[in-house]
Parts: sequence; C-alpha cells; structure tokens
Amino acid sequence: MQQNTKKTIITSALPYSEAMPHLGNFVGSILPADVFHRYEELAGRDSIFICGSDQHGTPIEIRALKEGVSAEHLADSVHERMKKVFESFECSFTHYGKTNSESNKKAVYEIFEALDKNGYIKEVESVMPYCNIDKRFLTDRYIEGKCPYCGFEGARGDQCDNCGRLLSPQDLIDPYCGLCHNKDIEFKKTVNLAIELDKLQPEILDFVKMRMGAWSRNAANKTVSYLEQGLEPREITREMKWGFPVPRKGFEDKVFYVWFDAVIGYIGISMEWSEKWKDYWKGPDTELIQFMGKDNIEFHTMMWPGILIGSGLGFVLPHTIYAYEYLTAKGLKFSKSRGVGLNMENALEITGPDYWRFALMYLAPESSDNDFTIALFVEVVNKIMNDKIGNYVHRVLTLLKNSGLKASELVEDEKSTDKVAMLTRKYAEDFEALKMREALRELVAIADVGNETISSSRPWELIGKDGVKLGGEDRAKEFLGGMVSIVRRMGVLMWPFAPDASSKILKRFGISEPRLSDLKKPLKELNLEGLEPVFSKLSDKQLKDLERFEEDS
RNA sequence: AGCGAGGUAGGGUAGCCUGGAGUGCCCGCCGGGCUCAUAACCCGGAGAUCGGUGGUUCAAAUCCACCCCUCGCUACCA
Repeated sequence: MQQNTKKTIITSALPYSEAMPHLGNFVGSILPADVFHRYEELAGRDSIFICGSDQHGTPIEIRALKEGVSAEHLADSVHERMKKVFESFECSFTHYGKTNSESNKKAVYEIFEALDKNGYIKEVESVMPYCNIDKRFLTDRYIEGKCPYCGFEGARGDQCDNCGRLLSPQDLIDPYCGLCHNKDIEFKKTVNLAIELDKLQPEILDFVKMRMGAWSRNAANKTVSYLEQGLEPREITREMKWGFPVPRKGFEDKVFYVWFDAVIGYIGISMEWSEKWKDYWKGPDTELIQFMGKDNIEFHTMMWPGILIGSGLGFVLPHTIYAYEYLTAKGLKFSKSRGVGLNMENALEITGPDYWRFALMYLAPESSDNDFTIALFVEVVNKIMNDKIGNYVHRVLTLLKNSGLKASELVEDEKSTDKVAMLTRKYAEDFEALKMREALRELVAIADVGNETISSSRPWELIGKDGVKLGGEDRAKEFLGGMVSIVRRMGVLMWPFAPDASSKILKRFGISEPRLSDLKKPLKELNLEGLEPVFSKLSDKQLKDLERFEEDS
C-alpha cells in the first residue's frame, strides 16, 4: 500500500487589523473555515488551517497617524487582541500569524522577483494628489473638496456622500488634504508597478474553467463575468511608508500594496508555522480550500491564482473557493469601522463560544444575505440547541444513571440505527460539499430521531428512579444501547460546531480526540459523575445584555 | 449605470443547475398525547395565487424575455 499523501490546506480570509471584527465578519470566513477544519480532523485527514491578521494598508496608517502611534504598534496590538478572541472562540488554527512578519516579507519578495523575472511586472504612470504639508500622496478617500455636481463641501475624492456621485480627485473644486485640511495640494506624476493580469488571462481562464465547478455559486458567476470583460494590469505598489519596501531601484520610497502581501500571507504565515509548509504548498496531492466573504471573491479567483501561476514557483492553486454572503444586523449596532456595537469581544461577555458558533452556523449566510436578530439567536439557542440536543443528551444520561446498568452491558437497538446512520452519511456528504449549515441540521435531525424513539419506547415504564423495574431488563438494555450510542454520536458530530459541549460529553465516554471512527466502537464504561445539562437557555440577564446592542429607534 | 446574489405560508430556510401534483425542514399558531428530561419531549392540524407580467412546453417555483424590490461589488476599502 502506498502511503496516503493527500493533504488539505484550509484558509480563511485574513481579518484586517484596524478594529475588532464583529460576528458577521466571523461567520463570513473564519468560523466556517474552523468548522471545516475540525471536520477534517474528525475524518482523520491531514490538514492545516492557516489564518492571520492583515496588517498593512492605508486605513491602518491613517488611523495610527490620528491616534499618534506607529502603524506597526497599532496593527500589532489589534493583532494580539484578535488572536486572543479567536482562540477564545475555540478556533483551531494550525497557525495564526500576521502579514507584517519576516517570513511573509520573504515570501512576498521571492514571488515578486519570480513574477518580475517571468516578465509579468510593468511600470505604470499615474497622476495623484500630493499634500505638500504632510509630504505624502493622498489616496482618493483622503482628499476632500467641493462636489462639482451638487456643491457639497465635504465630498471625498472617491465619492460625494451628499449626492452619491462617483468622483475622481481631479473633479473636486478647491481640494484640501483630508488629514491636515490644508489646501497646499498639487497633482504629481508617479510611477507604480503592476502585475500584468492581461498576459496571464489565458492561464487564469484555464484554471477557472477546471476548478469552478467546486466553487460557491457567487464566486463562480462573478469570476466568469469579470473574465468576459477581460483582465487588466493591476497595481501592486503604493506611495506610502507602512508596508514592505519595494526592492527595486527608483521605488525605494514605495511599498507593496496591501492586497498583494495579504494574499501571499497565506504562504508567508505557513512558512512561519513550520518547515513542513512546503509539503503542503508544493505537495503533489494538496487541496487548497479557501473561505471568504463575497467581497473577497475577485482577489481569490483571479488575482491570487494569477500571482501563483505567474511566479512559476510550483505552488498549489486553490481547489475550492467558497464565498459567503453577509450576515447583516439591521436592528443591532454591528459595525467594525465605526467601532461600536456587538463585536466578538463583547459577544463572549454575554455567553460562551458554543452558543455563538452553533447559532451563527445555523444561520450562516450560505446563499443569500441573512439578518441576524436577537429573536433568531434566542430561538436557535433555546429551542434547537438546548431543547432538542441538550435536553436529549441529558434525559438519556439520566435514564442510564437511574437504570443502574453499565454501558458495557447495553445492546445496540436496531430500531433507530438505520435512520441515524443515514443522517450521519448525509452529515458527511454535506461537509464534503461544504454545506455546513445543512450538516448542522442533520445533527438536529439525529436529536429528533432520539427524542421520537424515547416517546414511542416509553422507557419510564421500564426504568424507575432506583433501577430497572422487574422483568424489564432486556428491553431496557436494548433501548439504552441505542440511545446512549446516539448521545456519543452527537458528541462526536457536534465537535466542529460546539467544541466545549462536545468535549464535555465525550469525556464521559473516554474520548479526547474525537474521530468518526469512534462511532463504530463498542460502548465502554461511562463516567456519569456530576451529571448536568450540557446547554442552558439564555437567561433574562443575558437577554438584557444583548438588548443593550439594539439600535435606538 | 454595469455586474453578481436574493425575492417560496406570520418569520426563517431547502427545492431551481438536470421542468412532472407546492414536495420538505425549523420557529410561531391551533388541537391532542406523555411525564424519563432543563414547563423539556412526541403526534396531528391550519396557514403559500413559489416578487410581477408575458413566453416555451402536454406540464414551470424550476427554462426564456421584460419589469419591480432588497443586498453586495464595480472606490487608492481590504
């Protein structure tokens, strides 16, 4: 037998280090990536889960300027906070790194030089506004002036907030610097480097045709539509200080554009993780599975593959690109850029990670935008997670305890196993197709089967508070055998979604690293000490805490 | 404006690619059952002209055209 060399790299879009992500950001890429990674572990596969903080770019540089700290300091402090909060949410990263690292710099330079050597880099000239006071070029968002269409005073270089027209910086009347508000602005010529995606279009097209069958619908369709319009060279350098300096004569005062070093960050972060990174990124049989929000599609379906192909360095190309829609929160304060409202940190102050993970995945915006409301959250936690699953586990274990029987004496009950086995198969199929919300619903359906079986079996006629009633022993053993193995199964299948509760349940079964193969093993002794419900409903206090985040109307 | 994604019972979703009785699921509602369990659980029922209008077809939620509404991308935001 050949050793199985198949490997999987799972990535989530890198969260931007400007501010703490909110729950919509979380469910849009990191959470599904983590859930999938945990499933791969359940299935016993060789996979790594790579993520990290995206640290460069204008917004961070500007915010740092305003706060009077260095960009690096700001980016690193937000990075530390994010890393901590993701860990508190039980994210199972193989490595969580950051883009402003030595290893990523190395990766960026190596890839840039390869692209350059292969003839995919060219110089492009453009005219940009320059502030003589701040001594810097101004991006479209940071130059303001009077709107030429409606006369609004605070129009920005990209758009007028008053009339909504799209603008160019040159359109503004009496432009001034958005940072220092002085009018000492001049338009200067500047030269940047661009990657010639137009040259790479044929290869990118082949790649897309071959792979898009496995992508989410939005990613596939959007990409086709972009490719039909034709790709154009895309700039990869910027006039700013915060970032990796461009290693080329005449460009020393420029840095790589954030999108360029962010996608390469997947590799750079892996390099920081371990020497083994090559076995994955250059392995003969690696699947790269990437999760992201819909706003990130074009970077991952065209620009990123273009970079990889153009480098000629033999990196694996994305196998699956799965883009989520948005989880919105119309009735809640839920804003990352404004820095207010329900973010990941204060969410954990209200309730534990299992509850958020379960509810978010149950409501995950797989095919269209979904609105997250307190009512929906409460419904999922109280009715689905607690009443169906949590209550099932607890009633079965209580029955077992009351029966006084040993788990090793129990007999598999045939009645319910067919349906449960079918649902378990569907659970696995859903995961293979990345339909994780469906997979979670199979878990709920298994609880339904368990609850139905209890009702129809009427175990209270067999088992009293202090043991099995006379003559009911055989039936009790058979019944409990079926029910207890469903509890174990739910503990295992719950692992990707609600890891804390899963561990709590599986600990009783002596399982610490759950695998799907555990489901086939015979039942061993159970530890029933300190039996208590695995979940609880949201309390009035928790609801009050949540309502603090409702939009004042 | 162009492009992408949605519009299915009171709310939320699946089905659409590969037409075939509105077929399904969750919550809510109405009625019944049970009491092992966290007032939890189980069974039954009501409730939808599948966004609109035309078209193709023996047959359309599903395919085609046009229109309306929501969200997103097209912005030197990532």
